[in-house]
Amino acid sequence: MRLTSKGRYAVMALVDLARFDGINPVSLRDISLRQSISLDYLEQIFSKLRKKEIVQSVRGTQGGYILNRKAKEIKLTNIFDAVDEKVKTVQCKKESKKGCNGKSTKCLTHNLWDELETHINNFFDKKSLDDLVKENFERRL
Amino acid sequence: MRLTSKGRYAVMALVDLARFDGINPVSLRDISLRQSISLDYLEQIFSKLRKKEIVQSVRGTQGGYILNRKAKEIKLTNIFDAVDEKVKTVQCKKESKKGCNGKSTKCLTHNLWDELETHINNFFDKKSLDDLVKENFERRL
DNA sequence: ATGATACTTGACTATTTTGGTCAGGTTTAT
DNA sequence: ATAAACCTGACCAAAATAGTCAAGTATCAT
Ligand code: FES
Ligand code: FES
Repeated sequence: MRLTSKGRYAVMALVDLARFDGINPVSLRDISLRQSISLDYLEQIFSKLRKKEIVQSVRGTQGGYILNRKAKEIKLTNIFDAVDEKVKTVQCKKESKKGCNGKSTKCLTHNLWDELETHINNFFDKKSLDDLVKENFERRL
Repeated sequence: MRLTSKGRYAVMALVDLARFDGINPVSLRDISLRQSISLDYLEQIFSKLRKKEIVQSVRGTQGGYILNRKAKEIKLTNIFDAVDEKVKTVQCKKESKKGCNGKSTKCLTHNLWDELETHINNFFDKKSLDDLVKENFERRL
């Protein structure tokens, strides 16, 4: 069970961005330099964040990105969802009645993985971008 | 964040095996057929489980595998550990003081991922093989 | 004894996912 | 005008995953 870089970078970049929220747009170039993330890769990530209305873009010189909602209202769930970093524990299709084993009943462990998925998602549902910025600020004191 | 088949199969196979615990050894062939898991793949998995003393092997005709400890004392953590299905959320090396960004301090999100890792591991620490067998039995009623 | 069953080991491989890069745009402030 | 910055899609290499395959060895039932 590993977290991918895409999800990690998305959150990292947004925390960086959120710190300047309301001051001015933040360019990907700056985030790239500060967080050591490839600029090209960041562009892919922000394209998705924009489509899911997590951020807004400001084009042209002095442009960049700004948050499209309040940091308190952006949960990790939203971010992960936007960049397709989904939590997937079961093998089967959930809607289907068939199990991952091809049989007509769910496998011995289906229920367990489903519980696990819920458990993990609970974590993501609770944490907001605002929480992260604050925790990070406190740790500096 | 996805669970791999190796971890999923390991637990699935052990639940199957645990149901016959104390009655007789269970052959991988049987598990393979019942759970629709490749026999060759199961062999790899059980080799690891044996090395970590989760199961014991009984060779020869009518042989198979039996649990090496009580089902109540086998936690998901132990199983996942045995088959190298580790939960990995941070990018950096934990012991190192350096961050995943190559800088001398941990990145903005390090702490978050560390929390997440703990959160997930809590789940695995709680669940035992015995729990799983029982839950499964109850669901049948 | 001897076959059949089942564990044991190690190498090998195909597929998928990941983590990017690259090339070529378009927009807009100065 | 021009440079800064966003935008898009195609492309690609490395790593991880999910197996397969081959060649054993041990043990039991008959
Ligand atoms: S994971 Fe859903 S049936 Fe096995
Ligand atoms: S994950 Fe540890 S420093 Fe970024």
